[in-house]
Amino acid sequence: MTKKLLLKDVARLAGVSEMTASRALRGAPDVSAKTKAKIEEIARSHGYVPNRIAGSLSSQSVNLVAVVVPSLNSFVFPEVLSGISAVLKESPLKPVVGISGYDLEEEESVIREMLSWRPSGLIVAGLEHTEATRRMLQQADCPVVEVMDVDGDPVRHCVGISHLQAGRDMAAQILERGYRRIGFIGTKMPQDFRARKRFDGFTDGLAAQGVTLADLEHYSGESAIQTGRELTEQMLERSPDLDCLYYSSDVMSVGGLMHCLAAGLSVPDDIALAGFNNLQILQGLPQQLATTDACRREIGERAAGIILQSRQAGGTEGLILDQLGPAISLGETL
Amino acid sequence: MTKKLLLKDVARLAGVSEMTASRALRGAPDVSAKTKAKIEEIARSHGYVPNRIAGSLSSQSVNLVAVVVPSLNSFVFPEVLSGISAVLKESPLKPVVGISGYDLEEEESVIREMLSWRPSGLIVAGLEHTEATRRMLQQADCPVVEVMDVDGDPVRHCVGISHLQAGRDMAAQILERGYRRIGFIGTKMPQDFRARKRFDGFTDGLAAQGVTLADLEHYSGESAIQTGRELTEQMLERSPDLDCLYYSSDVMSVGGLMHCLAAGLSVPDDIALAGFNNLQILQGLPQQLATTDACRREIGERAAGIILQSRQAGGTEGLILDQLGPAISLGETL
DNA sequence: ATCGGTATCGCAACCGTTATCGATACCGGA
DNA sequence: TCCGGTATCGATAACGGTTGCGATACCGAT
Repeated sequence: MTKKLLLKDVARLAGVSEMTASRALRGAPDVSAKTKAKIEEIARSHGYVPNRIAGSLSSQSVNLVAVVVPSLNSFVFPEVLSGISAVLKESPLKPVVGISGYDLEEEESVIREMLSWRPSGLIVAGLEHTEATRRMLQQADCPVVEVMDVDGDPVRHCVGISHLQAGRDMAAQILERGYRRIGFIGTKMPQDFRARKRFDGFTDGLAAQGVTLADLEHYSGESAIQTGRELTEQMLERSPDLDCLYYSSDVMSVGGLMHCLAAGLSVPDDIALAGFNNLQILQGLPQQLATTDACRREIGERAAGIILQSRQAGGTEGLILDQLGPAISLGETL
Repeated sequence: MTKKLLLKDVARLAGVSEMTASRALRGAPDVSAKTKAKIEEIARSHGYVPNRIAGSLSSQSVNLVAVVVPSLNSFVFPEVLSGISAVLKESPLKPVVGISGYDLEEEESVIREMLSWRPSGLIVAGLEHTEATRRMLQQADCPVVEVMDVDGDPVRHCVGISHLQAGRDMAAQILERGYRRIGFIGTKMPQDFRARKRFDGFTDGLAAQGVTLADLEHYSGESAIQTGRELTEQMLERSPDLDCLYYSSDVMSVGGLMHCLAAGLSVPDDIALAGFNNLQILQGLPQQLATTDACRREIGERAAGIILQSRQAGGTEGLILDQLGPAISLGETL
């Protein structure tokens, strides 16, 4: 591990000033093709890695977009990220991910950490934050986009779907198909606000037609097929007359389907199932499960697009509220 | 969005020098409790967010650990990340993720980008890199850990399992159970070296007992249940006499199981199935699929541990090669 | 009252790069 | 030959903090 190689060393080796070396390596103008080639050659052969900390401090610009999501295990946010990455790929910006763990305090600290790097943009999942977080988002001197959800009061830009509406729509579909003895299985992670909104929308939609939830089960921790299977078994045991189950996540509804398979229950004749997210794992299962597409990738793409455009536009644009229309797919289980 | 708030502003408002404010906000010594409280109060109420770019440049230290993985969609790396995060949580370090997309050129550029931020450590998946990448890893003045795989020539530290051995072991298990007409379904992503090593180890293990692969199928793109199901169907159609299938990933073997279910095939009587990774999605399925645990979380934990300890130790430690023993679980499908 | 020691604070230099602006070299046209 | 204009390059001052060390205030002990 040789001594740290600095720009000044590259410059000296090339017989030019630091400025010329800097310009050459950044592809800035005002450098002749010949000297540029020479500098690049020297930098490459010596393995020079520019110090972006110094560079960013000097240029007052950081080509990073902070992305804060609750988790990467849940199958859902990686796809939002894909959308973001795909759009940013055509720009000098790069996404940097922070994990809040479904915890608003942790989110605050992650966002503070992110903003302390002065990114070119911030994308954060959800509309619910601590007061301090909201202040930070308001004062941040970079575009801020809250994603996934539109049911609330965005600080700046917002791209997402209405989870309340998604819940209501699913309730309507379920009722329309004649189901009346309906159970709900969902996360009780106190801070998964979107799951809660779907629940509220769902019960609301049922109530609109005079139906109340026949049974209800909450679980904590991350969603898992196994959990879905176990809770489904338990619920059907104590409420054998249920004719439909709505889950807060596809991962759970898959578990439900697995239980029905094992128990010899016919879906949807004995029991109908519906989840949420339209995850890829639904493809290839014995039956196509009913679900609502959460537009994850598109949300990521649009959020990144907003960052890019408000960068060009100087940032004095009006607020953008981009509500996508989630599509229910009934599959074969409703 | 008020004017950018700088440390000097906080200092002025508190009636102290920049230095005292800096110390107070960092929790450094030599500040009285009273002035510290005052400074913190002012910083908080005004929403001051320190500029870590400036801070890092000045202090010559960045509390970030770069983590470079091929993908976040594949269910496998998020768990490595969890392990890393859990261990780093007890330190000032924070993980930053970069995605290489199973592409060595992209990996080189991502690592260059990462190193340009002068992180306190670098964790990268895999032992195969471009020459330029290897040079960068050698010259990096921070601990470097290559993870997931030990079959190769690590640049510095290394934590992982032997995928060659994992393949051989599974071959031995399969043969021991009497299967002889064996098919393999795996990714052909040219740069998924670990999947390739498992394949090599597997065929090697078969060959050791005079058995050759009866059929073989490669797919491109990310693994998916649906893909596993389709390829299984195709393969069983053209090679109906197969008695066992080995997949390069659990995601694929789940698809295989789904096909068998649909086709009315009994597992493992008609056909045995085995995958790799021991993913969580295996829990709760109709049958417990055979697999090999890839020790993902533990790999992450140990890698982070190496970063932490070689930070304390001054970095002049010897190289660490940490080979974990992956455990085969036979489940009910072998 | 004087002194030594400690707790608390501030000044100046510096971290490695880039923006700004000025300097120089070189070119074709008059 | 001289000139204006362009291409190329370099010296200097930031960027916003932190390190290192020196300065001051305050304390009890002598």
